[in-house]
Amino acid sequence: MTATTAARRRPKSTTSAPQAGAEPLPVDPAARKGELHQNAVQALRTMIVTGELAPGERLNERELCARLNVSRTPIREAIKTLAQDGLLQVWPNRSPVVMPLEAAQTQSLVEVVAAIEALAGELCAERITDAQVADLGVLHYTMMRHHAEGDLRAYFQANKAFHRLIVECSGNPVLVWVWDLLALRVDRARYSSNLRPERWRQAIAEHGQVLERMATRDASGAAATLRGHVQAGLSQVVQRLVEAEQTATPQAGDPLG
Amino acid sequence: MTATTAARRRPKSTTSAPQAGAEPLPVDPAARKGELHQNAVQALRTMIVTGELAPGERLNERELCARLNVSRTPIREAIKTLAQDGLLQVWPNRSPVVMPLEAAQTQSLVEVVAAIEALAGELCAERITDAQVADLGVLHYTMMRHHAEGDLRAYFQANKAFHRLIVECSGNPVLVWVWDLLALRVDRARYSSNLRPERWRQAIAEHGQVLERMATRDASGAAATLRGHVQAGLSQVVQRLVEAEQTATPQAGDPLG
DNA sequence: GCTTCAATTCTTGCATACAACATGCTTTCG
DNA sequence: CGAAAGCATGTTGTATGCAAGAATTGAAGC
Repeated sequence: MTATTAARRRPKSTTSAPQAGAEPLPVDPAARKGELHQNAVQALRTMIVTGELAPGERLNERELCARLNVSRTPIREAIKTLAQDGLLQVWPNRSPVVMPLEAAQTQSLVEVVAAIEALAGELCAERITDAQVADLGVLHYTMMRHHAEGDLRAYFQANKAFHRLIVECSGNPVLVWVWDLLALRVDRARYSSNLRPERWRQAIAEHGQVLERMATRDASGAAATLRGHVQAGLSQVVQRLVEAEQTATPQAGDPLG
Repeated sequence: MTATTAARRRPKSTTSAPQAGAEPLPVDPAARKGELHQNAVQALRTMIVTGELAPGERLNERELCARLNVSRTPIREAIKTLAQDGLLQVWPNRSPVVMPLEAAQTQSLVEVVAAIEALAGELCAERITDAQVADLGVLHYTMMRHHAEGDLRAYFQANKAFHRLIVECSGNPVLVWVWDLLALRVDRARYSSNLRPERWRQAIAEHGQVLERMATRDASGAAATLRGHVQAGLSQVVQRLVEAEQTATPQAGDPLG
């Protein structure tokens, strides 16, 4: 009835927030109406973040069409979106290439994310509500449970939710936007390496400290703790990438053939 | 495979870096071959940043086609790119809308940009070369000349180059990427308000301080100075937006009719 | 045998046609 | 006279066709 009209002008809450959640890889056939493009973005994002599409790999539009079962138009639009995300490199008249995943680039990423999360922590501590502190606590203990069960995948998911909640509680939409963009790259780097047991334990301890800083509204403490947490956690990822590069590329001067 | 294959792929240095430089508005007819899409992005970016396309305005694809003299395909791809830049809002089956320019949003932007430039300043001071310090000096005095001549437009351009050089000298490509994205919004906000003479003078003085911190490799000093500089400069822009909003929207409860 | 050039094949860039959806207006019923 | 439903119009979403550019293969020349 009347509700129809009101309900009609309701965007489907698509677009806007880039997120690399887990999803069945091919485009959902049920959602194959309107916004085929957006589905392609989601599917390709996931494929790139998880490494199903390897760094440096060249993508063929027609292949992707067959894979996602759509025509070239939405695929091409999705490619443009992902290029803007920094997940694809595109040049005129050339196949798009999955952005290489290099240690140096990831080290740069760490510096930026550390600064961003420090800012988020500072603002969050100033503005967070009691209810939000509680939500943060729930996520913290959820992570502890996943740790106890050794469920790394679930831990990562809760970990991301924990950090994103802090960013959200900063009350700064631009910060959320930037963080979401950076999170794509962070997730990608994470997927490429495992988490060592020792670091895992330490990360949880640091989360506990962050939670306490938030509960006591210690802005500068929250900022510093988060900065260190991010640096420590992602440094291990970078270290793994460095090792991988040294193994794969013995030398630039390449001796034997 | 062989090294030949790797060396062959040399892009034309297009794409990648978003920049909202000054450009004749319609698509350059001379460049109307290959990458019509990219030209459309540039043209639309400029139109949005300069305010030729007003905040909140709904865009009609066919109109844009006529305006830029291209078909819908490149226009649509450009729209997806600009949506990812945060310059357009897009919903399924609806016309894209130029992102509103709100004071609150811009205040959030200031917080983020201040943190980003502080980080850039810190890293820059640690890594900058003498030659780059000299380049920075050239830009500083160029700005002083533009100030003396009262050429605001040229000043803005040099100002942007000054800040971007600092970001580049940070040696952090991710930071450059994020800064370029944020710069689009900053430019847009700047275009909406003028620069007061007093603030203009002060900005130049602050640039001089930044230059000195870089020359002496004072990392923490550079970070602090840049943070303050950004906050002071953009706060005026925000203030203008607040005034504009209060003028345009007397009250939410709107009394008399 | 290696390099270089040319022709073929493939891929991307753009334009257009068609379908689905939203919007606005008219009409009809209460 | 007002509201709601249905129709007409316009806009966006997707698929496809064609042209221009790139990659590959093969042959010719050194």
